[in-house]
Amino acid sequence: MDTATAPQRRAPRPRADAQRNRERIVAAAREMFVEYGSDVPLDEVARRAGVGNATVYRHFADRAELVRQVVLHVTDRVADLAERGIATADADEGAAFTALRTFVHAAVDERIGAMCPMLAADFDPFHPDLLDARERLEQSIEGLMERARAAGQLRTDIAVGDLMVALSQLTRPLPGTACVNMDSFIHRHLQLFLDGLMAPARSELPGEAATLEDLRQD
Amino acid sequence: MDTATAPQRRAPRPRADAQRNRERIVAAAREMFVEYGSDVPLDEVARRAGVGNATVYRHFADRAELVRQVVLHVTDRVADLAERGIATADADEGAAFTALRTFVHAAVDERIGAMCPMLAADFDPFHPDLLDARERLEQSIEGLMERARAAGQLRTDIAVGDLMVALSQLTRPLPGTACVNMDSFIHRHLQLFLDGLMAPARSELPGEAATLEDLRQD
Amino acid sequence: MDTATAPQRRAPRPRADAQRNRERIVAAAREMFVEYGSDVPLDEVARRAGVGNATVYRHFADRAELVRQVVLHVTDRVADLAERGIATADADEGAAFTALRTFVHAAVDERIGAMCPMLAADFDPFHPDLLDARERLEQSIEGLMERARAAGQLRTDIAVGDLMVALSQLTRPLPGTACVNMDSFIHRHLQLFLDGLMAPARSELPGEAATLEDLRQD
Amino acid sequence: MDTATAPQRRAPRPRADAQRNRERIVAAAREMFVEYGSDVPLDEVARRAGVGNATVYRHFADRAELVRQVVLHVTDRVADLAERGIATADADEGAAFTALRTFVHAAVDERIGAMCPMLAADFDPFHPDLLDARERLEQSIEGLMERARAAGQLRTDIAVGDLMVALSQLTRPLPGTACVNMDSFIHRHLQLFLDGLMAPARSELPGEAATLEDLRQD
DNA sequence: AATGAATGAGGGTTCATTCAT
DNA sequence: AATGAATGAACCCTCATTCAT
Repeated sequence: MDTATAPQRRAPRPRADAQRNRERIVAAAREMFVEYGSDVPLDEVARRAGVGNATVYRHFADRAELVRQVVLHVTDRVADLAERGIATADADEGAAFTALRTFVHAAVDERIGAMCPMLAADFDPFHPDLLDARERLEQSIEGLMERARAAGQLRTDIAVGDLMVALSQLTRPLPGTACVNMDSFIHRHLQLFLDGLMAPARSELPGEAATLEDLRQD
Repeated sequence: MDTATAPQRRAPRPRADAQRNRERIVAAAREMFVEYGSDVPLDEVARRAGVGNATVYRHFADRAELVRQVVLHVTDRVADLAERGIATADADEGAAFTALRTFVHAAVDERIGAMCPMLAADFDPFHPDLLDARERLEQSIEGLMERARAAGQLRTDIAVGDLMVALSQLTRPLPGTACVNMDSFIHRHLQLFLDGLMAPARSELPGEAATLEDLRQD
Repeated sequence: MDTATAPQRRAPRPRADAQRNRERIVAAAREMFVEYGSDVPLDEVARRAGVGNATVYRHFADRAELVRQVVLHVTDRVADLAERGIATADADEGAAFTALRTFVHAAVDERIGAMCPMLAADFDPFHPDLLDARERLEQSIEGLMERARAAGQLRTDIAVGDLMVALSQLTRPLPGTACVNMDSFIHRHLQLFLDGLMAPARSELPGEAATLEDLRQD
Repeated sequence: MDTATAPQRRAPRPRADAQRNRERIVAAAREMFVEYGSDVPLDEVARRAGVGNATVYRHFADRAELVRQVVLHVTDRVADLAERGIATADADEGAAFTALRTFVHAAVDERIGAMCPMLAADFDPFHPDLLDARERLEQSIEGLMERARAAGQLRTDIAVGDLMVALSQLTRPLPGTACVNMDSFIHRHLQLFLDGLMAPARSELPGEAATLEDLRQD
């Protein structure tokens, strides 16, 4: 191919710039999704990213793709957190549930709230771009839960889908700017929810434990 | 003439129709807020209510007022539920927490999710139209929690604001039609959350217990 | 005919009420046309008249007819003024121009500004309802001008159309509530315009003296 | 590549096109304000300007701003005329009033009628964008009047506000398309009004001479 | 005859997306 | 590759007019 055969030395710069723009856009979108919800005007995202609006479309065919890439980005970082949690749990079996708690609270700070669009109807969680990352995320969270379950610290009637959906909902951005210290509330509620996840179970759950797949329409 | 000669039984309709329209609009909006979020096109609400778009504006000066009336409607019905819960708890002290559980799950079926706009930045929860209902709702939920607390069944480090916000978030409508059996998920997560609310507390909570007032910008 | 053969005595009351409503509507419209321009919402006119909106339509088929009747009403009153001016001029020939001045200023207080819609494109000044009144208005103003002309006090190169259009324009309501003492301004400008009408002419006029007919399209 | 190899002569268009669009919109609006009043549908303005409706909003945040810019544009051109009139008057003192006449008639052809929205209630004549131009306009018209006054040709009981308001009213667009040769009428009436402005005064004026500031609510 | 309610069409404005430089 | 500008479709809301009581 032309690009391959041409001396690679020529210009790594333009690509670097483009890459930087791409990252800035994703970063801006992630922040703004959490602050204002995922229906923020793309022009605003562009402004916050410091690029022209059309540049957003050069990198992302449409809004859906931008959303997908933001989700992908967050998914990766949260999966990192989960894997680190697994390591901790493996190092000290008694700390398995604590590792789960740490993971959950840390995920908030990685803007897991920006993953919420994932739950929307017009979002395809099985899109090729996402498959691997999603798989890794689920595996890692499941791994973390499994450690806690094995340690007898996590109730046995829940699955990874339960945690992910509840996590998404509880950390979801409010429409409009809203509450001042929502962040503080978020951590309180996650803590309460986590307490509910501990073994022994204090009640019988309705419905079925489910993975993300189970959530989809068909 | 018909109307004159016929017994008065015929039809008390003119005002009745308007009232019926108003109710249909509120009902349609309530359902659609839950399904699609509170930013559904009002034209769609009108269509679902089976009226012309302008009729919506005859009854509600603008979108904000419609939202407010829907919230008011739901608030009233949920407060009813809470009061019924109090009665149950008073009848059998040992059932206090169970009454709280029953209330929470029932609230979902009353579309408490349609109260979510209450959390939005552009919503004034202190609007005169709402004050009484809101007061009653908070009093009744607080009363219900107090019964459970007194019975030693509810942890003591949470307040009514914690429950209401978490309840709102966990039952929140997803943007777009989304998950088929989200309802089932909602009840699972509420159950988990409720388990986390039980005494004895299984962890220390960050932040402060708060009422709804504490949530606002001020 | 049925209505004719039926004893006329039955009910003169409902007609009286209806007549009173009709007058209230015209009066309200006249005031509001002057204050807000002739595109006030008819619902507002109805409110100011103290009747339901549909009542406006019972009396006037559509907005155009209401406008026409307002113009008719004002036309009549202004024609009255002009005829009174003629009487004055006839009583004292030297007072002819003064009578014209008096008439012009008095016309303002009779809300001649509400006649402005007459100049609009969608207004037919030859409508049957108006013909007689218009004819009388033009005759009387022309009569007044003729007296002043005959007394050598009015320049000879102007016709009734000049006066009426300029009068309409100078007294025209501003869109929006606007200027506080516009009224005072109106009288100043009319006075200046009248000074310009006096003989001897101080300049040569472009165009042709014209009657209202000359103003229309075809 | 074409753009690179072609001499820079090709086309400085991108920004130029935007500028041209802006000018076309202002021009279209100016004409249409005169023809139909300043409440023409902006979609129509866009159509006449040959652009999409949203383009109007790209250049002017809302209707108010478009109106303001049209007024600004006209104000500038009319001020130019007034300054030219001053030059004429200074060159030949005896021609001072003639210069005023010439100015007034020329102003009509510069669409001074499009300045009428300036009188509306929702228009802020002290908006920063306008301050300088308005100041210049008033200064120049006042200068022109002062020359005529000094030459003993203009009555002394009137101020710049009188001229500007009367000028606005007499040249004001009719709602709807209306009269074919209104233009001719306008010039007749201005001529008459100007005759009324000449010294010596032929009557005593009611009210007070006023500047534009005096017209506003405050 | 009078009314309150209902309605559809239309205008202002925003925003995702496309175009031309 | 990047951008500013352009666009049309969509939404909110108003208003003249019609309907049903």
